[in-house]
Amino acid sequence: MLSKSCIYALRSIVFIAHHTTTEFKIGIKEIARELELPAHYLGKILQQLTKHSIIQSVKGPNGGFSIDEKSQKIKLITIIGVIDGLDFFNSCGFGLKECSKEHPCPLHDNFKIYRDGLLDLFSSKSILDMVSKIEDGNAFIQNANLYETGKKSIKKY
Amino acid sequence: MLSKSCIYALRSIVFIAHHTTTEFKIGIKEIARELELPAHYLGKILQQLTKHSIIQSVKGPNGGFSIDEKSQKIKLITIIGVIDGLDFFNSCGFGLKECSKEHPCPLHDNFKIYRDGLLDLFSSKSILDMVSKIEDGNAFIQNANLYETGKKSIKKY
DNA sequence: ATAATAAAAGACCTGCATATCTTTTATTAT
DNA sequence: ATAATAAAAGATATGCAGGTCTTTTATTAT
Ligand code: FES
Ligand code: FES
Repeated sequence: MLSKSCIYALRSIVFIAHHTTTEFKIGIKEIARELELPAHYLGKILQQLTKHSIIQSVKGPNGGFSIDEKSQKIKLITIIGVIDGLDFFNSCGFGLKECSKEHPCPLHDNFKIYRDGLLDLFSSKSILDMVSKIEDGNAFIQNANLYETGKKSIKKY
Repeated sequence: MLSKSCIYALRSIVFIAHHTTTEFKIGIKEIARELELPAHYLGKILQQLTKHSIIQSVKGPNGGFSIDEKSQKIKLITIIGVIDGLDFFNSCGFGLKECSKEHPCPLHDNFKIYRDGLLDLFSSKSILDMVSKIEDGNAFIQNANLYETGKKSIKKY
């Protein structure tokens, strides 16, 4: 539904928002390490976001990425639009050339509910909303450490 | 969410169910033509379904595909499982390695609702349910003819 | 038996998302 | 000025879903 690129973008932005101020930037290497993403590939994605002024970047020593107050209020749908485009949100889940009430596929009503629900979700949630959840300890943007306390994961040696 | 292969499978099965009896089979060519799908590619998909006994096939003259009464009661989720697998229905929409209540991503609760909703949908609807809708004229499995009455589509000449 | 038909099977091709590697450019510290 | 740093940019590679083409096998009608 969301492409990997898009998910990488969202997670990175949240990570940047969580870890930087206008003073202290964070580099691609560290973002990639912490989120376990391919660094160079991530670079391209962050480039796009920078071009669209969704994040800010500075080259050179002590350079890196940051995100300003204003951009933290950006809704997820904006980022999805930039990276993936928004076609998904009005296309037929059954593969018909177009989704319409007049010529619906057998699951149109059901699909539409979920599609619209997701659209609402992405349209209402901002970067900041996600950061807050993280800072409150109610959500995570990094993978769980599977070797930590070994709750549910099978340890392999 | 559903792969093209999977959508092709679902649409074809419904089409077969709608157009055949055990006596009269339908060939790949015709299915492909009517649904506007690549014939050879569709062949592979129908092969898989045949192997899994979801549809029946007969080679040679007057051969083709058909689907028996029993298989029409199969739920969509079964077909999705065969073609795409069911990983989607318990994976994290945000790209975390695993989806869990204990280590949730910022959109876990929201994603889970939609994911579970779709799972319920696919688990409850059968081929027959879809065929009924088609036969009642309440849904379509073929694309609308864009040059028909020219309601909403822009005609190009 | 023979020819025709249609699915099955296998080999191959294509395009695109994803990923890596290298070179360039901007910035900063010395 | 020089060297070090880090993003930007560009070129190239990889993997896989999707798609095509060819050959084989099973079935049927003659
Ligand atoms: S027609 Fe299929 S989702 Fe609307
Ligand atoms: S953890 Fe992301 S959807 Fe459950």
